[in-house]
Amino acid sequence: MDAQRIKVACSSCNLRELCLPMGLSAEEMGQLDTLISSRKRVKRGEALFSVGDRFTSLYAVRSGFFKTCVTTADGRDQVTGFQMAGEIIGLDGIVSDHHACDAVALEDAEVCVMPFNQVEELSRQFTPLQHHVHRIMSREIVRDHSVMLLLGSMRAEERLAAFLLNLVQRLQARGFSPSEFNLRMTREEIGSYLGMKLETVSRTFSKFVDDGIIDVKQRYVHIKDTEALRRIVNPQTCS
Amino acid sequence: MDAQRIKVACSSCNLRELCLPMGLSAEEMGQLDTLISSRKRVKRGEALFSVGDRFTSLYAVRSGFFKTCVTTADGRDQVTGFQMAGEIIGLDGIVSDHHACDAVALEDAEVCVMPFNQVEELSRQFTPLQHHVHRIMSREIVRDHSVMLLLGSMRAEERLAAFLLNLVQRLQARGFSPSEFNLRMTREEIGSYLGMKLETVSRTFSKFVDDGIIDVKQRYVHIKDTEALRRIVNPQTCS
DNA sequence: CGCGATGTTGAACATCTTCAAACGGTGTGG
DNA sequence: CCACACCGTTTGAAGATGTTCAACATCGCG
Repeated sequence: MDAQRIKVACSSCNLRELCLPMGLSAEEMGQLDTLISSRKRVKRGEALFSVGDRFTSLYAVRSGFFKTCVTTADGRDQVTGFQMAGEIIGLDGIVSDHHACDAVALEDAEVCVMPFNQVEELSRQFTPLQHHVHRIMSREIVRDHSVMLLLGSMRAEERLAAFLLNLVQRLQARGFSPSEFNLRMTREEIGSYLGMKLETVSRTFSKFVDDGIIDVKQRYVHIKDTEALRRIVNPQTCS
Repeated sequence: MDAQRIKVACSSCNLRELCLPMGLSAEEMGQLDTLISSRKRVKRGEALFSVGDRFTSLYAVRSGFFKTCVTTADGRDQVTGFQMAGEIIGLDGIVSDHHACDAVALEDAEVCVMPFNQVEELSRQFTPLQHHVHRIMSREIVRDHSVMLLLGSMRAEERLAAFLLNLVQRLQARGFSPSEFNLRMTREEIGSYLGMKLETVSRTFSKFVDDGIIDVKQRYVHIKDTEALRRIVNPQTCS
């Protein structure tokens, strides 16, 4: 609602190595600078978009943290992902011109607005961008498949271990510590994402603490033994 | 391996209303005829591609039935989807130039091979195709999210009911009966897709039979009460 | 400081899985 | 053509896992 007409350029963004322009050369990146017309701030708890909203743009997270979730007719909902800086939100809306999920900020956030018709237009003129857009969508598909694997064939401890490893790996790619961080989501949201109840999430955290694998204090998590988490996710493979 | 140099044209394909050219005009469709260079036959049980194979092409199912699945390091696997005539396989390979899942034919099948660099080239020249490719990828993402919802927050009966309704809806779109069909996959494959053990799948089928909702004889399924299935998926909403 | 939201823990319970046995259809070889 | 073996399926009973309900603790915010 409060889209801002700020001079914004991918080529000078400190997220450029993680975000849409990832892998593009400096000159190629310059081509993208026309794409981001505005930024938008989203307060904690507010929706960037909701189910049924008309789809117009993709969004790149500049700062803050989002969840996306879908809802059943009878009110149960499922968190389908958590998005942090440099990640793209909104791909669900392309197929029907309307969003198929809610995107909610878990903390005050800012996104770059990329009008999708401009993305498509620029993609036609600019081959590297075209391929990039395809890769981003494909990456989301591959990610979704690995979540299905998690939901379909892992038990609670494996799910939480996989979740923590994934989170820490993404945080590390953004220059944060590979061993400690603060969760931005509640136990309930973690549970929704992992297909378990909040109590089970809490119990599993406690078990990891008892086993000396992590320290937890509310949202703060310190991973003391990353290898142990890896062994939990891959029972056989890791020695 | 046995790609065939057959004269093939989307514009004269009887699947054109379901497949890639869906929604394009007759002239627009003509543009696509250069895209399909060959077809490929895949025998029951054979892989169209496997994890790690170099990605070159997307595939449109012309006949037959496929499953796609991912595998954990320790050998557990998860069926991520079942694909029937008109559906597109291979989008997982774009992101890394290598396939991230296996695609296996559940019955003798034939696919149209669409070299992806040609898809991209044609997409740049031909706006409706570009948008279409985006829509197909977005549709897969939305589908994956609904599977996550199923895996994350439904119980066994709801999962199987949702599965049957989805299957019958897609079969109906292809001109088959909305009430009876033959499953192409085993109980184990259904279970893998739905995140339950084959015994649970079997028991749940038996329960539906006891409740008079369906008839089952091995792979044959007759849906006697579609509304009852809908009520199972949406406990509250349906009266 | 107090309230509401979030997180933890225990005990009873529901659901699904595991293990085991038996059945049924299909295909092969004698 | 039949016997047999094999794969897939069904069903039962015991057990594991996660859920539900409830009580309590803790944190953050006004």
